[in-house]
Amino acid sequence: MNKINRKVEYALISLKHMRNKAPGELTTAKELNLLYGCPFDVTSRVLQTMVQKGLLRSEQGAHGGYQIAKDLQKVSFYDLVEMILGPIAVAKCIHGADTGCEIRDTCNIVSPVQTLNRKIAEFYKSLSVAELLEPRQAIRSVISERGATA
Amino acid sequence: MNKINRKVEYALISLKHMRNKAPGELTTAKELNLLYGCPFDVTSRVLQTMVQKGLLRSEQGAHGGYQIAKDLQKVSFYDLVEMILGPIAVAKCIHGADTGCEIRDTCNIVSPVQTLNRKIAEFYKSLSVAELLEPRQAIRSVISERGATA
DNA sequence: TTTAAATAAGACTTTTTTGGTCGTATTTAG
DNA sequence: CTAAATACGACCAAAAAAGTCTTATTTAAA
Repeated sequence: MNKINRKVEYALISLKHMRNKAPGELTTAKELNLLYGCPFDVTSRVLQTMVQKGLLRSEQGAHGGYQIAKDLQKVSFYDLVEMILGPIAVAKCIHGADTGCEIRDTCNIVSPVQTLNRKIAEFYKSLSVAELLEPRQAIRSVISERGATA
Repeated sequence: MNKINRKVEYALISLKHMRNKAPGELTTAKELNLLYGCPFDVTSRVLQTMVQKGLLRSEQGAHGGYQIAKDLQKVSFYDLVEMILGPIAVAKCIHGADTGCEIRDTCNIVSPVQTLNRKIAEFYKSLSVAELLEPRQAIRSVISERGATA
């Protein structure tokens, strides 16, 4: 019913890893598996999905692998989740989709979940993938609260 | 693994319903079941949880029922989800909790999911339950975009 | 004082989703 | 030709979610 799961986590870990590589340098699924324990098969399929959606570029064959193909500052978390898990609806409305309700997108007479989904979608759109991969934002703010130098 | 599910939906629907009643007027689980199709048992248990957490007040016996006991503007969506589903972690870190990692709260070297959880928690805290129950915010903004009078 | 209607709560079952595996094909460097 | 990699479909197992069943308790009212 909901969204954000292991696949998304593997995607984020993979992207973070690739981000720290020199431009053009490739990353293999095996590498991600060994370094972070991401299951090979699952991770592979996530990477392949990202290739299909144009977020990654792949090279096949021996010495093949994946690399980032887009500017991650311009890719929202919403985009990422959607490409991996499909259309985002954090919670399904019990009067929703499958019952053929037509005013579903704007209806929130019955279920406030419509409103919730909209708000969450907005939030996800406002969050760039690059932002999520930044290390230690929280720590930095804690340190600055203590008055230490960055 | 994640959060926000039917239980939360039933909670929101129930709260919305009770909100439209005169002060002191009670709502029964049966009523919610008949009006909105929320399964009686599940809804009952959600309501009981909200009673335990002080968000609702209940009266037992014949003519009993539930009513809202707190100002919903002061209850965040985070509070609501937490009381119904427990501590919020939209996605578990594969190097997280159960493996006994101690710097987990601040660590995001390996998994950006830590960062993500923190950001989502902040967002949920900034969202009041009252806000979610407001009807038709989106519509209103669409109308104002069209230049119509509110 | 009995009955009916309601909350309260535990145990259980079913269904759905998620996570992971297996097998095979294809591509490509060496 | 072989080894190492992506690509992809089908399948299985485990976990989570959703719902049901049962019983106890409370209380208004007949």
